[in-house]
Amino acid sequence: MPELPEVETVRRGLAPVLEGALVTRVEQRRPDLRFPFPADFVEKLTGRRVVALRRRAKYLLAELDDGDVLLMHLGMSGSFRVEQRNPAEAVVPDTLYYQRAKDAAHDHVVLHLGDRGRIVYNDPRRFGFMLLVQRTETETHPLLAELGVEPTGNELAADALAGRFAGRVAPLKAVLLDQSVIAGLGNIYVCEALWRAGLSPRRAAGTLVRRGGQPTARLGRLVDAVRAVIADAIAAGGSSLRDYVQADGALGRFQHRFAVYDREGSVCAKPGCDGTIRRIVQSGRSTFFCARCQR
DNA sequence: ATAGAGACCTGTGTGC
DNA sequence: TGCACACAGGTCTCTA
Repeated sequence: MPELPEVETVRRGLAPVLEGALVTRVEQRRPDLRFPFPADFVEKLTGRRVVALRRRAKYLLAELDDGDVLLMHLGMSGSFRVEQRNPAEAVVPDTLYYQRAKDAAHDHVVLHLGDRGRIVYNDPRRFGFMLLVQRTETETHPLLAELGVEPTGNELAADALAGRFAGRVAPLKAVLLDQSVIAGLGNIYVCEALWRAGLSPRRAAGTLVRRGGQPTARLGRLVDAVRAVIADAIAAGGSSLRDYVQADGALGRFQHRFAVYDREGSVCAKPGCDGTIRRIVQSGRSTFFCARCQR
């Protein structure tokens, strides 16, 4: 489901409810998601206060007051929803929380937060997961240690990327999906960034680096495009396709601004280009691009 | 080391 | 209507 802009939108939606909240009760409704839950998951979480909610790549990290971190990933179909108590009543009956039985079928974890209500993790495909790690491990944990630079802020730069692109014959599409190069891009935003940069998803990544190891102008354009598309998508609250919604139930808006993703057959939106958006498959995943203006 | 295929799961849309 | 099949915001593991 979610790429970096969606995860960041989720973080912003959950932070006001979660930060400072006491976890009064935990419902873990099945033994596993993508991974088994730790045996002491409920026990270690119950009674803890959440100090901060951070994001790294597509991971959410809830820092707890005892030095543990609740590490969460939404996989393809994970989402959170916030269910706050009705301020007009002391307690909202449970029946009002679940107006659609279909939703509740994939509610796997419920964190009760006392007077703040509760947050519910729903994930039909169960590719997401929750783990507890020590805060001191967050840099070295196998899932986090190899992550590349964030495409937000100033960290992402052509000079730094050149070393990771040099010599690679893999197509740009594959290298941009590699989380150890840039952390947080997924299928949508890779397609959109390559369109904005005017680069073919099939071009070998190494062709964006000079023999001396210096970045080419094309790599500079790609870096600008990645940063811009991620910033635009975060500003729009992410993209809502099938099941992604923000924590308060609102839809993201960036899907209305896709230039290529899921737009096979439509005319390229680039001024002066009359190409047609095509769909191809690269390493098992759909790529959308304009073969006329993306070279 | 690196590139690609398969695996994990459920839901939805399409064509017959 | 039922059924088979393709496909979906991810990423780990295995194979060449």
